[in-house]
Amino acid sequence: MSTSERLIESTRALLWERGYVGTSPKAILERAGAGQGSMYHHFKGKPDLALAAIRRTAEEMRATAAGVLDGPGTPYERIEAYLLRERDVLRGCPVGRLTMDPDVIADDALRAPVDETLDWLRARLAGIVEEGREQGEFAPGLDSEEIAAAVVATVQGGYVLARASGSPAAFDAGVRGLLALLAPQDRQPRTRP
Amino acid sequence: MSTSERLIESTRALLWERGYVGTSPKAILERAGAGQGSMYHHFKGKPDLALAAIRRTAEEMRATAAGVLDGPGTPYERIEAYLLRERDVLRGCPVGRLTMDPDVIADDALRAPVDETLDWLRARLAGIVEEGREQGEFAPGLDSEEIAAAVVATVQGGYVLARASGSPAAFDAGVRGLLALLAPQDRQPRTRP
DNA sequence: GTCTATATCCCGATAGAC
DNA sequence: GTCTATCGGGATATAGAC
Repeated sequence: MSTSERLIESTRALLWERGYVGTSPKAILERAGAGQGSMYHHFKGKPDLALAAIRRTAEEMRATAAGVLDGPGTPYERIEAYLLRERDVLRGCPVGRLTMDPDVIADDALRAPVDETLDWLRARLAGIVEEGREQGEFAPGLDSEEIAAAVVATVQGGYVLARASGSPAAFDAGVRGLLALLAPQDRQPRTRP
Repeated sequence: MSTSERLIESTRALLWERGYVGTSPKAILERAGAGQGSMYHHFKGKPDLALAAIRRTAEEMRATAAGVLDGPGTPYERIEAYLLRERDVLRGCPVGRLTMDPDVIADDALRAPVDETLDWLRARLAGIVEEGREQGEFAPGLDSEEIAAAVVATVQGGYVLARASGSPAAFDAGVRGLLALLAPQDRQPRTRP
């Protein structure tokens, strides 16, 4: 793995763990096993390296979500699969957590990949809800965009509840609550595998 | 206003804006118009001052939520009022945002007020859902605890979506989606006042 | 490309005068 | 109670040798 790669991967891990404000170049270099010179040779500085790391994390999250959402099953089943998929709940969302970083929100370049990723996810879910509405799996009165926003918000907020309590249970509870509300009348939602 | 009060209020504002890791004693002192000595006279250090600030913010949030949840109306209407109440959406939740602060989560004393507040809110909402179930406003098959968790998660996650996009619209969309799912069959959810 | 040395400023805390 | 002075260390970046 190249030095530049190691720097990006170290930054991704630290951004997830400690956020942008809490991540120092020194910590990145130590984790990557590199010296100061390497970092400033490959990147313009902390924001530039962080941008590379955030872009990659965003891409990865998108690919993971797409893997589940493009899978088999009815619209409800695909949303259920997305909500119940394995997650390292207590670590939080590596993309969503960046919205609580003032220096990320203040910098349009850093915020853009975060915004685009969550927006893509919302739009993809809205499409699936719309499908389900047309097929009669969901009530025709529902607004697909609003339901999609509620789904993404429940996941992001679930991380907050889990981290506050120090246990993934609250995340699971929120997700099950949403699934129960969303479930077609003739169906009992599954519990987590 | 006493110096000690000004220190706590300055810390509250900065914790909300920049989080624990992003808030320095120096910034607190400047905003409070105090010198170093004052802070270390009244408080043992940064964590001690932060604890006082977090406790007060937690109390305040609890009081605000109670004001709405104890209000008039059917259970659905009270939950609706809570979800649609005026919020400074783009600033995020002053309590929930602390869960993304690694140094807060790592310190049980700092995490406790955060956990207790969100847990209190969840329990209070669960009681209201339970009421609604008994009165037939909500489906008897619903789990009150799970619905309550979904409600709190939608709010917390709504802040994430809003801050990512730089607009409160996504928060409102998520909340409306949840209300549509929760609404008794014979009822159209209101839009935000 | 990568290293070490250095620069400047800020962090969190302590000491001690007033 | 409040102030300024000072501390050791870290944050972020630059310089320049190899």
